[in-house]
Amino acid sequence: MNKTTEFADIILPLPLAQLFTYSIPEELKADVAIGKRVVVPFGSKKFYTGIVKHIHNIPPKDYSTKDILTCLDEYPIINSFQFNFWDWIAQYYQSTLGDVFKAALPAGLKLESQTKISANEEFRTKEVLSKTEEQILNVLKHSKDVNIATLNQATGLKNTLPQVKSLLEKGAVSIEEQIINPYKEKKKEFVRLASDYSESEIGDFITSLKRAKKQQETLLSYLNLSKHYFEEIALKVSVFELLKSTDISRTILKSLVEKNILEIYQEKLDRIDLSETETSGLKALNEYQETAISKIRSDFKEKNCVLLHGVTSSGKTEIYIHLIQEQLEVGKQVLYLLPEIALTTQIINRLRSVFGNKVGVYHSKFNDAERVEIYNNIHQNNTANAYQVILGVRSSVFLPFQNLGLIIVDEEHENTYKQYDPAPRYHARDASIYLAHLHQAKTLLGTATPAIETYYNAKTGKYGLVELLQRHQNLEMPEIIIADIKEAKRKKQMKSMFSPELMQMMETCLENKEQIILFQNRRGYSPYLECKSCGWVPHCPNCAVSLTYHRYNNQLVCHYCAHSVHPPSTCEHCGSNEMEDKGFGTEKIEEELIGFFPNARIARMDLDTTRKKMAYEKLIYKFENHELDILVGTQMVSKGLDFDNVSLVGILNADSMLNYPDYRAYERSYQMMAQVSGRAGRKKKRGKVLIQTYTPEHPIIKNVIENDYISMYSNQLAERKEYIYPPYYRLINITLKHKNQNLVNKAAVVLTKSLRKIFGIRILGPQAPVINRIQNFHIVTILLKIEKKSSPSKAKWILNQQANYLKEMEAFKSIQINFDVDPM
DNA sequence: AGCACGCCGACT
DNA sequence: GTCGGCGTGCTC
Repeated sequence: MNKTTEFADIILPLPLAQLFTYSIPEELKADVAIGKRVVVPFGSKKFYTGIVKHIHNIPPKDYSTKDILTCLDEYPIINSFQFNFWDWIAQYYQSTLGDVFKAALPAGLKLESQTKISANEEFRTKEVLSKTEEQILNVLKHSKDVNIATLNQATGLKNTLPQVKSLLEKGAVSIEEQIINPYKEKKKEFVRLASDYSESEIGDFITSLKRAKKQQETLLSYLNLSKHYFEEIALKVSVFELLKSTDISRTILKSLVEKNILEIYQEKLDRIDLSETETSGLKALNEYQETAISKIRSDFKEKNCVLLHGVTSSGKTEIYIHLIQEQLEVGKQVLYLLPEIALTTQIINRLRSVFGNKVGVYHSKFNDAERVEIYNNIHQNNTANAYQVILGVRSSVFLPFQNLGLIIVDEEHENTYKQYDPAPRYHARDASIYLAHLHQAKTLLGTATPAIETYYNAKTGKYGLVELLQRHQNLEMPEIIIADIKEAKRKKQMKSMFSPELMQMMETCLENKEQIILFQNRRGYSPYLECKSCGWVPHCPNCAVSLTYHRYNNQLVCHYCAHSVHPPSTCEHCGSNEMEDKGFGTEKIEEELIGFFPNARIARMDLDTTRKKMAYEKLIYKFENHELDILVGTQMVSKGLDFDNVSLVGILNADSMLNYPDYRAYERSYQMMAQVSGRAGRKKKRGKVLIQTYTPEHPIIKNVIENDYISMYSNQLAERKEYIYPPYYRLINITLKHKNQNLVNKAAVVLTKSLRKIFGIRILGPQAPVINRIQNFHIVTILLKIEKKSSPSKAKWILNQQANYLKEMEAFKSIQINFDVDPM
């Protein structure tokens, strides 16, 4: 290997802006390469998995380098598209490469802190070991799952790393085994004939086995199970199935294998069994879909991104499928993005029915082993069973594509595409457009209710715009009815949170054996408890929010930090024992419904009832099969589900969405109501939507009734322009955090002042957000609004510079500052 | 991030 | 006199 390649710059999974330079030891020079994972020591007792970003021969001036310990990969697992994409994400969303690395790889491909060390059993002492080394080996031989910390404890030494390292060099221990193979592929064993025997040959085998009755029986049983004589291609027979059918032991099967009659082979087991699915080909498009698809094709000739604005049930999915097919024909990969909650078996099965095992699914409820499997599969790309179509959520933009032709972002308006909590705070839709650009691929955004920004981009010609406003099979849009709950309350007609109109309509539906969906954008039982006499409300001790009451486990829970306590029976403030629950969460609605309709089959769908892996699918399945009459849920119920028998959708409180203090509240309320309404009325008859509200005259409610996206859009656009918001301006939210409230406030004032000197009126704040304390950290925000046409990177550079100035001040150095670019 | 180092209060 | 609280600084 080249003598000059001595150093490697490594990305470590840390929120630090720089790369770390390590030296490449002689014996690893042939292995270490850009894009491979390596294990490096960091600090005095930690190991990290890092990614090699550069290799060079420039020795660092200010420090001496440590050696790379091992190289984990035979081939690079990060390709150059990904490196470019990572750089863009880190730059645009103001995060470190380490954070991007953490977000991009499934945990099974990373290794943090707790590196396991194990003794090599084959190791025989050739060299002299020091006393401590012997001691360490001894510990390792007698216990499992040992990491540096436990070693230190067991040996009583402060730091065993140098000894471990030297043992590693001598080959006495290994640390990489568990890293390379942290998971096992799910495999299943099958049996087949060892070669393509003719019928007479098989007959010979059977006669030759007449002294080995059990073996003969087994062979016959195999022929029977595989329908060898009846089917063109023998059916698959699993070892398990065969052994069970004859009640024989494995050894008998083994002797047949040894005689070269049968053989055992393994096949990777997919999460969803494909053996039964027959690929059914494409469905023909109707005339509207045809027009839309040819417009999409022609727009793609000039533009890299096209918005498909298609009303609910207009058959967007079929259009996607046709476009995917075209890409597969030219050998390109396709990424199909969906928001987390919309990724249902319905869609998966539809895609699988057309593209079979070319479809891979990437989802947060998959365990890590499954994610690693998918990652590796995409990575091998050209092999026969590599996925060509990936159906996935936000994080699938980080998969190792090398040949993307098209990215579809379905339900592009969904705010779950924006990552908030750990950095990088990226938006998968926007990132997709950049990713597509890297691959010289196209992006198709699809939705019934485009985000204002997206529609603006389409209207101004930045994106192509294709409208599909005809529901398929000429289904009618649902009839929307408003219930004025202010009026009903005044007249004392409300039954708990149900208006007389809603009650009456629900009764009719249940009589007609039709299904109902009720929507309430609030989980839990009731939003808060309140003391009847003094008005005291229990709050979270760590966050500035009231605690939500969950009845099923009788707990008060903080939805921000998950703090939970038993509800107090008496008021902590005045000692009164009358604590009253206020407001309605999905849980309480469910309970009250059971009271009103004891014969109806009712279920609830929210975060709490869908935590388990298949819980969501089970609920959907039950509802589809009409094992349920009423489904109560949060926004989960509005996502891309197609049910045939839903004749009524009830929105219990439209105002809670409308009154949310955010510039996007109206837009989001419209989207939510329009999407939920889209669930009503399928196939047979026109559905009904009932919206309960205190403000029936609200313009957004009017837009929803008239199904008038365009006027909602133009009203909102005018407001955005007037109040300086996207799409005319770009927003960057600056958050300051500290345990000391006084200190953050002061810091925010100082930072605001210095920023205002540069940006003038474009700086808003400082402002305490609605929830100004989370996990005992006080939070203050500053908002920067910059003109769309000005350079965002320059603004970001200034922000960084000013934030660093602030941190250089003695008093403020422990303030945490972070940026959220294009916040939601 | 996470870990060591270091400097102050309540305990044998 | 020490144990351990968290505030600060460094990691190639």
